[in-house]
Amino acid sequence: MLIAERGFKRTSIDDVIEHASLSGKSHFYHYFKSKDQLGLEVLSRQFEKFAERGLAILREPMIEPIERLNLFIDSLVSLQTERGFRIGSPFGNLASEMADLHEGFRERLTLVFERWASQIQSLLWEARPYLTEQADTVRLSRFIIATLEGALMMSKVSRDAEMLRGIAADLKRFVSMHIREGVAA
Amino acid sequence: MLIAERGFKRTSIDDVIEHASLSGKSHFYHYFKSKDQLGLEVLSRQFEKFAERGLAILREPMIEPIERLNLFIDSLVSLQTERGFRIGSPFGNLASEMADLHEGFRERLTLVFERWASQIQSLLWEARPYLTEQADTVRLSRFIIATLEGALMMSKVSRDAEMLRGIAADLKRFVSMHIREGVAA
DNA sequence: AAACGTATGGACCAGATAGTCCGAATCAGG
DNA sequence: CCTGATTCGGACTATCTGGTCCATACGTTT
Repeated sequence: MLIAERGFKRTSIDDVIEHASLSGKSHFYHYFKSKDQLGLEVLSRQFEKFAERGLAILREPMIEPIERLNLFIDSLVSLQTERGFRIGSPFGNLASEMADLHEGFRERLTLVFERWASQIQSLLWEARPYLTEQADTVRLSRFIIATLEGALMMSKVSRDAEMLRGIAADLKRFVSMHIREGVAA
Repeated sequence: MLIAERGFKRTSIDDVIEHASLSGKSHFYHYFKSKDQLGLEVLSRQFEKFAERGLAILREPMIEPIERLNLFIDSLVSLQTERGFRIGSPFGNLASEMADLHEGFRERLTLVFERWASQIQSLLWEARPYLTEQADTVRLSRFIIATLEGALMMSKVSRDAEMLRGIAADLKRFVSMHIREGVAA
């Protein structure tokens, strides 16, 4: 979507109308109550698309859970690399922009991150037999997301593929720190 | 500064004039060539302030380097907590907002992150005797910054102090992973 | 085919915003 | 006290924004 790339504020309703080949303002306001409503909708849409495609790999039943997590991290890295580092995270951009714009946005964003985290949590829960007892799935999932978000943001700024790959690799190492001795990843 | 809190786009020149008690538009345009120029200036100012106060602890000569790093992480956590999670990172907000607005902004932001990273690198370099051989100071410094940025962004969205503390604690654990056996942090 | 309700096009409005411009005030030196 | 230059104040312009409104096209039912 346009908004994901260019930001919410910087995308005018006229832009949206042109891009979506709507016939006019009233056509737009037929679908959306206001621009804010559009923002919420886009956010939800964005997450659903992400949950469908991006997060799908986390649920892949034929692959070992930890391996799945690594693949997921890799997939984010290659997505960002392919797209020339223009996107950052699907939500990170919108998050820092919209969070203080509107209480409703903030709540929705919280929800989005929570749902993402819970996907990782259930993966980690599944991987429990391989993990050490100290491993806290909730904390670990949040850590993973935060690092990924930060890495994507920074790679968007610096456009440095090496940096992104390095952080991703270190993140995997951090996760593997929680794997029991004698268990292959 | 105003812009750091409210964002660049959402702060009008009139806002700046009022807030800085300037006499009028021409007064503003006497100091700055354009609004973009102001943005660059603010960014530099912001980093200098951060380097002076926030990063100062990293250079504190009387404290063990790794201990300093932990204190620095703690200081970011408490700053964000004190301010009610409204700020996020000093740069993260501006970064994702301004990076694709203007090539000049992007370059300046890259510089800012690099300078921050190099401060952490020299700290890690100093701590070399305590670290394992595999520890790569450049990569580690980037990882630390990315995780902090992501954590600050997410805590700004969720306003969850617990989450921020958890990520910070895990980050310290990750750093301590690179400390040689038998060396107290 | 008439009548009616709904979708549509796009002109229009009010408010905001970056940036310009010119007249007035201030202050220097003679 | 006058003159000239520099700074200051804020009115003004052009443009863009989200949002409204109404007349018309269309389709459906009778």
